[in-house]
Amino acid sequence: MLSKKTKYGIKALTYLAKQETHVPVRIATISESENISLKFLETILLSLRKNGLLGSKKGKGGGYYLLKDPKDIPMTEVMRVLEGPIAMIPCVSLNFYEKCQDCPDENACAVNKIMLKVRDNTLEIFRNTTLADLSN
Amino acid sequence: MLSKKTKYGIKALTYLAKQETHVPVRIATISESENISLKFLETILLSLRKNGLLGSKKGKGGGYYLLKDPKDIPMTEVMRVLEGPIAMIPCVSLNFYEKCQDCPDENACAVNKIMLKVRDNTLEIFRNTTLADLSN
DNA sequence: ACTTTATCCTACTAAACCTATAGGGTAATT
DNA sequence: AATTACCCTATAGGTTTAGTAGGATAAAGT
Repeated sequence: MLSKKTKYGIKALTYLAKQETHVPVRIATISESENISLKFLETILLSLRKNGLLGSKKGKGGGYYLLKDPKDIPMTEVMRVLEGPIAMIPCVSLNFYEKCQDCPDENACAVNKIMLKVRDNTLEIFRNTTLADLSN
Repeated sequence: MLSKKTKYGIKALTYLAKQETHVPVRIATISESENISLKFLETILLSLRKNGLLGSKKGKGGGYYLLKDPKDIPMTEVMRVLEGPIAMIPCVSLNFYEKCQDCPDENACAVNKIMLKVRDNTLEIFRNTTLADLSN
């Protein structure tokens, strides 16, 4: 299941993708438009900035803005920053790999086998979808 | 992320799929073979039985067994019993649908749009994969 | 009948994670 | 100097997860 954090993060990013590039948008504006708790959204946008997806500007006329063109931001990047692994199980994750404790041989594991298939498919979708696609 | 319950459940079902049909296998046997805590596995198999996937037999020579031919058990069924929804977000789930609080119009929601795509793809894989496929 | 085997069932707990919220600090603009 | 708006850490409350405990029940063998 997607966390609320990820869901709200995607909505906020999509909102920003619809704006003029590099024009800061206030947290409060996004919060009101997308019905997201202001304080919660604040922490989400902060983490998106720290992870290189957003830039920010303080003071009057300030806010958050996308650092790149929406069509150059694939959902893989968004998902990994907000949600973490895309795979359903760590033993099949590219960026967050972990070995299973109970599994002597991954290649012989039924769970590994099917979840690898699912990951490949999901990855393909996220790779080929950008923020620009979502904002249309 | 898959819960351990689901992971262990799939492993147990796959184990049973490799056995002679309708020959009961003891929990302890599966537990040892798959490195799963016996007591935890007990509750998992119990829920699989209550949800119509397994049959059981008590006493000596007892254990759990599959009720259907492995090739007639698609992963959609397994996943829904063990993990619940296949979709990553309730507003896109077939069997566990829930409306989003914050979303005035689902069709205009970016999150909905992409997660629907992911669900369709994942569903397709789970529909076309049976326990028999996993046990080979 | 009695013993052994093995599932059945409920309840409980410790830890982890999620969803925020609080409360002030910092920087830019007017 | 005042206002605006992001910056940052900590924390609280709720939910979920991953197991554990402890006995009840039923079937089979002797």
